[in-house]
Amino acid sequence: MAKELKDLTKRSEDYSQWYNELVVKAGLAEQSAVRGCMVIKPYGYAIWEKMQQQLDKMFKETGHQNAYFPLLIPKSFLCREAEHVEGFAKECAVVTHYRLKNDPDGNGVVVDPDAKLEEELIIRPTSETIIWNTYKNWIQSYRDLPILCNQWANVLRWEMRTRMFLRTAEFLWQEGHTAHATREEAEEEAQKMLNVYADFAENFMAVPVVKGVKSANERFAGAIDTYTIEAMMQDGKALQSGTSHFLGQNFAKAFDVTFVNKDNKPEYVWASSWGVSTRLMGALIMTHSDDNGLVLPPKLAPIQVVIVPIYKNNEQLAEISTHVEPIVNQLRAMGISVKYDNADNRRPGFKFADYELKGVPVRLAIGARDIENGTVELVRRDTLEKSVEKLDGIAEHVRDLLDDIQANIFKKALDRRTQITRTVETYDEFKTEIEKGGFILAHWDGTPETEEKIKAETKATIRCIPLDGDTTPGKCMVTGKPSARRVLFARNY
RNA sequence: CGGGGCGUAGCGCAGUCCGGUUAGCGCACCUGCUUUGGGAGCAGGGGGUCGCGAGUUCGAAUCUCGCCACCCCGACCA
Repeated sequence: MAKELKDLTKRSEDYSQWYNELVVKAGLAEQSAVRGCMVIKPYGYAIWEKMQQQLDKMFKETGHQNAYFPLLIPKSFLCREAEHVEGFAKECAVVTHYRLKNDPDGNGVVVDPDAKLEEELIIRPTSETIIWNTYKNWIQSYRDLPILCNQWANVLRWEMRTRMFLRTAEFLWQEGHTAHATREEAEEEAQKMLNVYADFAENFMAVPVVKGVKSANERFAGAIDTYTIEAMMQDGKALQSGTSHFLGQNFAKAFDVTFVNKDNKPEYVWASSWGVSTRLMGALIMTHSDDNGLVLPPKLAPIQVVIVPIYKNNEQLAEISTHVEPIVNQLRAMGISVKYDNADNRRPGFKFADYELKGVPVRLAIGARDIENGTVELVRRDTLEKSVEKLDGIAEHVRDLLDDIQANIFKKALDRRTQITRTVETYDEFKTEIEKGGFILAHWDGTPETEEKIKAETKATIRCIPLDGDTTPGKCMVTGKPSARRVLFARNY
């Protein structure tokens, strides 16, 4: 299986087919019968669960609580915030009826025309509207603030073109929605959550990201500021991996959410919202995978260590198992997830290839030869290096190796990104360089018109105005007008 | 919605140009034996409205017309 994946990483025109194939063969997901939707299979979901658990922990540590709001949103809610309508109203699924009936002509069931809803319901594309409609009832005084809620949910956006994990019609995500008494506090919240996302991406997913602010063109519909983390995939395209929005008082005004401040004066509430989705799975796959399949960061791998016994008969297997058992126990005591794969319907070679395809960070193989020598064969997934280790102390060695792999794949991804991030001075240079993929830092005059022109001519967009890095002013590469600092361009998913 | 491609067994494909045995191959599946340190070998076996519908013909997977589905590239977007 992995054999067929070989070499495709180098051919960018085939990258998306290679990606699809990997997602299916590694058992992460598959296309569903419903157009644009995806079935997340148990192995894929196990990785998503690891992500969820870690993110949830980080949200709780920053003072947030989970809640749940309805899937269906009255159509009128979406009309309240003008820009929000512009951004989301078009591509939504609409519920118009509430009953089916048997077809009078005997062709199964049909929609009962008598069961038409007075007001249509929208399947949420995002929950700002229904949540702000709810917050209105929760907030009277500054004492009710802040509200720091997060929701784990599914949302639906009727996308024209979909790709598994990167853009599906229905996707899983979390959306945080916070309400604050002051502008400063809401802005701080948006930035705090951006930092949580960046921390998660880099330290758990081992995916390096650029933190920044979106330009007006790329901003979330209804936001004052959209903060983003941008990652770079192996084919040279950027992936927006998480966003955090400072919403100002836009939604409070749209849903008339006010509070009475300490001076007994009414004020509109300040807001933030932030989310990451199953798209992160796509980022994980497209950042680390190689010709043999997935490479998972140890911190998110559902199986961190797999042990494969090599035996000729049941007696040998039993003998090997007595040596494996203490290792399994030691590793588990260290909080490491281990699978001892003693299934005898697959041969060792098959298992080796299969666990590589699935990205299991460390593999141990033990046979009669090892028992005799007191050794074990160890292979690390990131480099595929094979070594023979002493059985004695193997658990400690594996524990340290997992940390090493986590650090190594991050470094590898960071080095690759550094290598394909260039600085250009002229627009001609930009046009040449953008064809090669990767990030490009260039000066821009700050106008939507110039950004539109660049997008139309090169398919590249401003991924973000970075929060860190070089802040030297200069001149726009297109118009020559003053530029406050270089901004980050790329073609993107 | 534009441009390209594809539809034959669970999956991947050949056969179609130039109509003609019982529609074939690989993987997977079932049975048995031998195997097991990098995707096992041999033997036997099961599985098909050839996307759908018309038409041409003695005869259609193959030719003609219509329809449908899916995939890729754009427009849209996390």
